Amino acid sequence: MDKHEVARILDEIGVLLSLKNENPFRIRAYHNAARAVENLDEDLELLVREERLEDVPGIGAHTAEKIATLVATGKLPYYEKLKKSIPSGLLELLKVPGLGAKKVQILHQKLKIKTTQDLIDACKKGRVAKLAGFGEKTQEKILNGITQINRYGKRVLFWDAMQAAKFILEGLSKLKAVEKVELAGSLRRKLETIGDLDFLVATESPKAVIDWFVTQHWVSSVISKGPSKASIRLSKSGQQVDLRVISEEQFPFALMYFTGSKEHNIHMRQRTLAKGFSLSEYGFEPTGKKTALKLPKKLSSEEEIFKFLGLDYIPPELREDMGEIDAAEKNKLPTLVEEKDIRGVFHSHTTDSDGHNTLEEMVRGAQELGWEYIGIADHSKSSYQANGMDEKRLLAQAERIQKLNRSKKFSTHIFAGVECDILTNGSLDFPNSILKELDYVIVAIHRSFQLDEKKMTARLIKAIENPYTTMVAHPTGRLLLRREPYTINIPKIIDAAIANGKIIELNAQPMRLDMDWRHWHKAKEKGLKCSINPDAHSVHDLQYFRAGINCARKGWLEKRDVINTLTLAKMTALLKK
DNA sequence: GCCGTTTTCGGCCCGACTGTTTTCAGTCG
Repeated sequence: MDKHEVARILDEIGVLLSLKNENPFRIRAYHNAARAVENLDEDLELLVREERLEDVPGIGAHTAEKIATLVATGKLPYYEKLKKSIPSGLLELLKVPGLGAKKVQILHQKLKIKTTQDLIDACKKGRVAKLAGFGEKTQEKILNGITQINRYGKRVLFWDAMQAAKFILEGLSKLKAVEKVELAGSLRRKLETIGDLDFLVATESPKAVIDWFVTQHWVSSVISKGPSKASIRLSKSGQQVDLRVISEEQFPFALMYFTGSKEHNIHMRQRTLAKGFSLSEYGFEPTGKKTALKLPKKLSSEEEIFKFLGLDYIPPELREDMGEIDAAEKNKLPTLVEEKDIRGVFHSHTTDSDGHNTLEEMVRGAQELGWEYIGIADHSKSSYQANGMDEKRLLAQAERIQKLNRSKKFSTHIFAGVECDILTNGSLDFPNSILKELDYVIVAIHRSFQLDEKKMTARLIKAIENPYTTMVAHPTGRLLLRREPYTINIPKIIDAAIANGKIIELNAQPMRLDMDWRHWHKAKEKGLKCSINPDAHSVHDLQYFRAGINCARKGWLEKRDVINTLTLAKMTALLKK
């Protein structure tokens, strides 16, 4: 059983316990443990075998034992028993907006409701409104909520969310009453997918700003509206947008709070309590306990808030409670890679396979971005669905590239490469006699996704071990919100890449962003190098490198970890090696 | 259930908004 499944079960245990009115902290412990497992960057089986699970923060003796049982046997009697004691439909009911554990329990106990259909029927008969603690409005909200579950609550790609966000941001900044406005939440943290859009405004006239916000033409419904915050739904996408308004003085505290992540905030607040203060979106409050710290009159930026707590400034991308607070205390935060550090990219397609622009158009696009080089990598012959090239076409393209380089028509140098299919048995689509003619080779899996983890891992490792392989493309093949990653042991792939001196790409296509940022921190510490590749199928797609930078930053990557920050001369030397 | 430069027991982040109440519980982030 892989870690994702283990994490899912731990989470479900937490939810099931909440339906049994369990101690909320015990429930949280299960969710925390689930998160700890999900974020492991070591092999779960290895941790179990070496009995090191309890070393992981958030996993204690009890949970460690349960995880070990799950990994060893694929089953957990405690979980099975718990599951049997609660009708499965109740878990579905929790997804209805406005329904939490308490209300679901009441519905189950008083009205014997077990399924969503039961609930719809009860609402229509007016039985829900008559329950203590419920009412007409709640009943109506539930009915509406059920019909909207499928439409709402869906995440969207960061890249797409940003389009809507820019529009709203622009509107807010134009308001007279608005002194400051910032993106917050997962948008500011640059998470690869976004649930709600969050905005924070500093103003002395909160009412004016909120009134404006809830009456715009792009608002389909107002979810809530109070003196300091409001939530609406966008008419086009059904996405939720939250706006929080605050005084300018409290702005940095609110920005910190509203940026999250939730886990990062909890950790920060615990840390603050240990120092004798409580922390909220409004500021610090002395708890009355003994403290060595003296609160300054004014803290006017996030930097100063971190500093007061003895921490270096933590960039929003890192605020995921994945070690950043400890690192900030020890002055060990990375200097994150930036867009301006990029000097070129690899993995770009042309009309020779499935790209929309010609070789020359792509090179011109790279030149306009100021890049010193671009690596072309069209598909290989087995990817016939993508018009993959055979040996003859590939070598002809490489020759055209060399000719173009010699002509000095462009200031951007072109590296000739290929996105070479990894066949089911792990061998490559071209013999080495062909591959050696190229500047670089990026190997990719495009078929036989259904192999089991062992076979898939061995397959990719075999490709990594080919002496002509330069880098690995999108190692899990995932398409965010559309296709699950194929099962593969990422820690083993990372070790194989390092052992063979190979690079793993961070595929910057907004739907891929693969290898996932959660693996990069540990991988770079082991010595793995990254290439941020746009997987561009048009000139426009070259822009995707920016999405790659976002995720590289979330993965703690610095300039030195990313090979395509190298100058042309250094890159040429690296590829020769 | 987890955890400890306060603690091995007794804490566990903090506040806004809604709908139901008539001071608050539940939900949400």
